[in-house]
Amino acid sequence: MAVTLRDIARKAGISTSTASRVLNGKTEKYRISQKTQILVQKAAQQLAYRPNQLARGLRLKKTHTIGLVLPDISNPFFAYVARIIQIHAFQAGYSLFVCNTDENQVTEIKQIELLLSYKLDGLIIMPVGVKYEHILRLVQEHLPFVLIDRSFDEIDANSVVVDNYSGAYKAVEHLIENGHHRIAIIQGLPDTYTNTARVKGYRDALSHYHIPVDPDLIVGNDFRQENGYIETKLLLKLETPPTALFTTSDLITLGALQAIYEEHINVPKDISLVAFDDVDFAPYLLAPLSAVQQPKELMGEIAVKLLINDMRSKGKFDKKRIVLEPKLMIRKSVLRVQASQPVAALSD
Amino acid sequence: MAVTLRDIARKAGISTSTASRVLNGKTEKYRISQKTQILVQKAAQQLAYRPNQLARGLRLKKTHTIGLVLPDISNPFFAYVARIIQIHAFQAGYSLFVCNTDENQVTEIKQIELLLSYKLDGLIIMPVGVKYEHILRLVQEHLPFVLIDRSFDEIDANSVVVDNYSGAYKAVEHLIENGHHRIAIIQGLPDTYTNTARVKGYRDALSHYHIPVDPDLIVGNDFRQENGYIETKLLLKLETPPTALFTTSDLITLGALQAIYEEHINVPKDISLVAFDDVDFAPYLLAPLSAVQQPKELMGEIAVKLLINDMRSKGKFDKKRIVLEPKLMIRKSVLRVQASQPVAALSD
DNA sequence: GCCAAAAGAACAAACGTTTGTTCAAATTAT
DNA sequence: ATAATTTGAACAAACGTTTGTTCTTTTGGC
Repeated sequence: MAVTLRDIARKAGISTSTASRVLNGKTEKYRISQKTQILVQKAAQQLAYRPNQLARGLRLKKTHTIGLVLPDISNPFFAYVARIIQIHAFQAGYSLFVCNTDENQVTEIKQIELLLSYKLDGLIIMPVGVKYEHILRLVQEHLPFVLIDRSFDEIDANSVVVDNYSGAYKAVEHLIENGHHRIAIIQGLPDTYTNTARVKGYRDALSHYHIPVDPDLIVGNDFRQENGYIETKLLLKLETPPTALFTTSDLITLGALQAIYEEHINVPKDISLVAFDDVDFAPYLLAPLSAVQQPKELMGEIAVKLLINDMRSKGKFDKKRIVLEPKLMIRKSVLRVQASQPVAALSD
Repeated sequence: MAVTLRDIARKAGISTSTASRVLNGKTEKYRISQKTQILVQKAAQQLAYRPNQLARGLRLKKTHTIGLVLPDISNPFFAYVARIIQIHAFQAGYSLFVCNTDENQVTEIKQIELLLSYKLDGLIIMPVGVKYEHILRLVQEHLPFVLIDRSFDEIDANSVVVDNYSGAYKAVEHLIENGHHRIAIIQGLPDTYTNTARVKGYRDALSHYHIPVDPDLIVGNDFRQENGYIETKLLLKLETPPTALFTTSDLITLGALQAIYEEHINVPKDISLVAFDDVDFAPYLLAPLSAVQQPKELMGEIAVKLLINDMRSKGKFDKKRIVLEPKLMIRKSVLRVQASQPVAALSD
């Protein structure tokens, strides 16, 4: 059915090897005559030849394809990064295989397994959890890969992440500086790289300003919208509800907004809000949202660069761990509390 | 380097063919003894054997992989549909190859070409434009595919789309019923399936209520945020600006919001707004946004079902064209105009 | 104890490429 | 005119599977 090199060879009256060499620009090395060259080119064009990448990959052990493993493509943050990665990969001559893990460790392992069996040249991974045996396997197999958004301090791998600790710290500090003491955090999936650092940033900011950490105000268990919704509902029902809320992902923020909206609560009058992940629509919300902005473009671009370096150098380069600084965008979702003078930080 | 069937065969002391048959559950047909079976299984396990899908695909002419071609993965609408498709494809045992076309006809052709050379089993496509020769080629090559979100009336193919005409009509009618006459539309990429129908819905709604169509109020040229931003800026600068705005994509809406926000214009007091594509955050905007909601889950699910049917039946099934009805979500972004009684529709 | 039949596993070809090597023809040198 | 050299293209093997066919061994019947 499909047109093969054989068909071209037959049509041009030459052998498949010659056809292959012409089509791959190996004409000088193998001294192919002008005449044969145009003969082959014509035949290929007329038959609309399209090389079979399976056969090619099998023979060459190179597929010019990289895989992207991410937790949730419908999450705007991941989707955006995915697009950046796709663009840069494409520019570099690689196509991209995108896989969703649904924030599920088991699915992640399955998906990586799958990608491996397609013999991709490299992988960009946003790993789900706290386990990394399957990632270690990649190291053993010398498969180039880079971790993005989330990493593991324990393993020596290319990675590009944001300083989640610092971002969270800044966000909470901003709330404190505006006079807030009862600050709740809705965390994402516990034991993920990003979540751990964000929660730690939250705790440390409080501690630094000598505000006791109230365990009732640390809630939530995944990065999804439902989590934001439910936990906000519950927080608002507390006997003394928090005066400020720190949400740790864009979807959590969306869920929180939904709950706040339903309860007819006003931001920032009734509750102040700062989010991790600056979403496109943040400025246009009922209360334009103050948020920690991650350098998404940079992350994607660097990830591709690191991966390509790794693939080209066959692992000879040292692994690099890139940490990018997030930026707090201050808008109008934080109220300066009346008895305001900010709690002074004792000593430094 | 990688473990192959050969390695297993050697380790188990049998031939590769036998190993293959055991691993593929062909034991009864080829009468493999229990003893050999467990021998092979053990060897496979110990060596962490992972079949090479390239070789497999080459031999079997089946890759159990489908491709998704979409205009812009960072567009929330497409990203969401992509996720639904991924989930359903995965459930059905297919992995997914996602490609971005950047709303560019040439890139689209390239990407499809690429996917074809990887010998995928089927394709789900959101085509960019008005040309469809490259799609026709798929028909000729008997490659199962389904068009989603956008289709071509001229070709007989599986497709699942939304009734864009009706959605746009409803949206504009809603504005008219609230007393608006000067209604602007920011269109997407001209000559795309979706855009054409949406603009027609707009025009027909106006005509039906005997409101003249003002060409100055039909603006825009692609589905991106910048387009929404620029055109809104310009519309607001008109000597008599429109009292209402109909945006035809989620990103256009975002751009429009950005412009409106910058100009310190109030929605709906100064301008009413209705959008095509109901975004997650619509309810929580400064003015909770009235929007045309598309059944994204259904679209994705149906697309996968159609594709799987097509792949299973090898094109014996008739092609189906599924049209889904969108729903107008009415929130608070439309002002009832003071001298209000709605313009009556003459006759029916 | 011999032959036929059944059981179990190996052989070999094929999928579509690429590429080192060999082979034949044309060209040049002697 | 013959040998040496260059030019141009074909041959064949390999990548890792799957599968129809063949081959060997075991079993059972008489």
